Amino acid sequence: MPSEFRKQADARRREQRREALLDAAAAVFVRRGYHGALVSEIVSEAGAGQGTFYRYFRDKQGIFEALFDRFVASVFAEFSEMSANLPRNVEEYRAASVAAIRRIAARAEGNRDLLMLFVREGPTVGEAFERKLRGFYDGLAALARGYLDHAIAGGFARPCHADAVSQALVGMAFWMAQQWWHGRVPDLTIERLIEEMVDFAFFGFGRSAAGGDGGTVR
Amino acid sequence: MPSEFRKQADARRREQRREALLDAAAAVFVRRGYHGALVSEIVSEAGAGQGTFYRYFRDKQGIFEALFDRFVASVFAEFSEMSANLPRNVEEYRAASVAAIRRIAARAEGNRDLLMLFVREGPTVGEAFERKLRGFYDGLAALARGYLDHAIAGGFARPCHADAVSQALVGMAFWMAQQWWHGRVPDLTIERLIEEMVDFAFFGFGRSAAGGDGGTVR
Amino acid sequence: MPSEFRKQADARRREQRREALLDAAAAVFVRRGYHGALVSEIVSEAGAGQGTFYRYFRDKQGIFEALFDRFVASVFAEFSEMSANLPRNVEEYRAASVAAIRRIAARAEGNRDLLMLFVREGPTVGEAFERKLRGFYDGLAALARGYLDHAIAGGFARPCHADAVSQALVGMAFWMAQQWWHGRVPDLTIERLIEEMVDFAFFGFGRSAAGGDGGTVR
Amino acid sequence: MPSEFRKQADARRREQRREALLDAAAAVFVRRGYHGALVSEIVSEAGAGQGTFYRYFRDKQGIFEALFDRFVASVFAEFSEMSANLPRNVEEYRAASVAAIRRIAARAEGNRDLLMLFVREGPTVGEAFERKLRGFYDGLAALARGYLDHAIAGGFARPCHADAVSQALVGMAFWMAQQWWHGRVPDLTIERLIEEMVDFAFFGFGRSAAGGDGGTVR
DNA sequence: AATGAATGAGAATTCATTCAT
DNA sequence: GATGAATGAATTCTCATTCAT
Repeated sequence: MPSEFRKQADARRREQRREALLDAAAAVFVRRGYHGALVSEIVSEAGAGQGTFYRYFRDKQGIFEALFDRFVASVFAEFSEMSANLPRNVEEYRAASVAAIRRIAARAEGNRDLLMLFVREGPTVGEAFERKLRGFYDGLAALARGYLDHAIAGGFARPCHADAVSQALVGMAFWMAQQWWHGRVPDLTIERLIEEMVDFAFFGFGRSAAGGDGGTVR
Repeated sequence: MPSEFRKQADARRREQRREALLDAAAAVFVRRGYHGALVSEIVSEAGAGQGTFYRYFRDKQGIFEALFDRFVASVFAEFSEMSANLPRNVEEYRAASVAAIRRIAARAEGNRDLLMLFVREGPTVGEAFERKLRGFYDGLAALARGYLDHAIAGGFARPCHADAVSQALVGMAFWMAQQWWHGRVPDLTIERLIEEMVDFAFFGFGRSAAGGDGGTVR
Repeated sequence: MPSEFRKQADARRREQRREALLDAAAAVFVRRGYHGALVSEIVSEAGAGQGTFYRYFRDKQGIFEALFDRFVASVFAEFSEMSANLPRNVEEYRAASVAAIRRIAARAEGNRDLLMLFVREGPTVGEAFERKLRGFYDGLAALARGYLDHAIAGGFARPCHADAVSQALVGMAFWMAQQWWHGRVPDLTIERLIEEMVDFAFFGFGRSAAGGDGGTVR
Repeated sequence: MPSEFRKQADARRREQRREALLDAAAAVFVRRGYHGALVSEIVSEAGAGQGTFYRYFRDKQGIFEALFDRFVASVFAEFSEMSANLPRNVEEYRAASVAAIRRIAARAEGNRDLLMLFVREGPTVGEAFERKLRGFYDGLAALARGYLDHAIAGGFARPCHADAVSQALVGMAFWMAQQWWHGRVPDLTIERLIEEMVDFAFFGFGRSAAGGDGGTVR
């Protein structure tokens, strides 16, 4: 029977192995896409034997899901770090939003390949994964909705259908992130793009004929 | 030397074959996804031989692209049908938008599976296809931008960064279409969802402290 | 659409292919046993591609069963050829049995490897195959029982439990065939062995104390 | 230097381990067959580690052989227990045979799964094992032959080819045991089946036309 | 001595594409 | 031109055995 010490060392080694496999998988998935990725490539990248893979993950989809879980956990961990100084008026709200999104964008930068991987390939991996992915989006929408509800309650947001609008915001964010990362918005800096999008979200593109627009606070 | 008549009959038959293969491919791709679809299933659904497939399309990706081309052509044909009565003020603009999007949504209903297929699986099919897909999105964004530019020029839209905003609008539209089709917005009718989104796009969710909001023109 | 002629040629070719695969499988199974046989070896022996195998048989067990079916069909075909001159008394009966079994043994000689294969490996191939095998044995037992019933009815066989005795006869036959083929009965010719066994089956090894034994009619 | 006491304790522990592995192997082999059995399943059933297995047995075939050896030893131990009151005439001989076989059958009941395992799967395990198995059958045949020789010498058995007949008896016994255990002789009790078989072995199924048959001494 | 994590050779199977008819 | 049989490269996954602790 193995000693307590041995058990701990084993557990540590095991965790390291698992992490190494996940890291290798991340690299390979990003490089080849989910469908093009080979288990054999993952293990060789991780410096492990073929059989070892199957001691840690059921199959390719298994490691993809595990990778996603790790990713989601880190994302929400970052969000929870963000101070939630709730704004008192629309200007504060806008400023806080811009600041928050900039921070998110900066953090996301390091994970951008992974994020794009999940957004792009996730829906084709399988029904089970799709549900997981949808759960992630829902989580983000719920976060957005929390802010929106607060603003509506405070009177500095329009009493819109907060659920639908939150979802639209999340969609817009992912969409524009992709556009940006693909270099489809070449004449704006990321900071300006964020401002532009926040203004759009806050004030829309419309202007009452009168001209007293609510937009472009610059 | 075949007669002119014979030649035409052959060409017609060929065209029908091709269409049959495309229709079968559409059904199979929708059912199984791009990666799960089998050429053998497509040809058997089209009532053709395995080898025949390769007389009409280079390979699996080839028929997927051809399917997409046919789809895009039909989409833009529908758009071009739409009368382009340019609006004169923001209320007209909003009303025209709602009406247009409702029309689009109604038409899209019949193609929704195909549309979703391209949106979901397109990015994983290959680099070449991704470019095609991006071209499609760009085309739609350009359409949106045309309207937006007109409105800005006419003074009833905020002078925003029309390019980025157009892209955001397209993204929002596809996102919400997916959400809707997946039943993620259960407490709204499609008509109300469209109004809600148009209002969001026109006026944002913000409200100047003053209260003279620009929103909910209902 | 293919011509009638083409169809027939295809069917013929197909049949040849199938036979070639079965022959190759027989050789490989005999050489390596069921569990040691590789599909890859079968196809290479048949001069076919790996994928071709799976056009003709579901898997290794599939071709094993097909081989068995072909074998059983040929065995019963041989039996049906045998004239069924029913004997009139115990001497005729014994003589006819010896003659029949010699004929069977001679014929079996060419299939002996295959027969042994099925007897030895059959029970380990899978439940489905075991049922098939049992069916074969039952068929043989039924044949034996037919003769036995006739003899009992004619008064020149003991009114024994014909069912159990028939099974025992079949078992004895397979057992001794194996022994013989493994060279475990070295001091008898096959003809003598058959006589010995027939005598044993007819008269047992017992001898009433009186001495008027029923055995050794030689 | 370990004490004598310690050495003995170690040896005892080792022996227990080995027995536990053998017991586990028996269960797994019976459940899954030789080829379907996994070493991992055996060790987990024995509550041992994977590596431990190889400290006790060379490989999977090794434990199978060891299991067989243990089995054979116990079988012959049982036989040696049986009192060998040699019969004086054919009636005594028959009665003694029935009694002996009944006793054997009763004892075999507890080992029937294991016995069937060896009979069925043994021939597919490997040449080495097959020889072992044949040795077992030979041993039984030799036992049978001893009785038979005695009877022939005493004048109450026909002077048949004792070697071949003994083998046939063993084959018949195993065959009918399998038939019985598979429920293929549903209309007889085990006792009746044994009598039926013994009568068959003693007197055959034949009957001289005269009618003074030697059979059915009931 | 015991353990169980790691290994990798090996086998089955699939399916896009080719090609003889 | 149409066909569908043939192909084999490619990939996954298993499991007996080894080995570091």
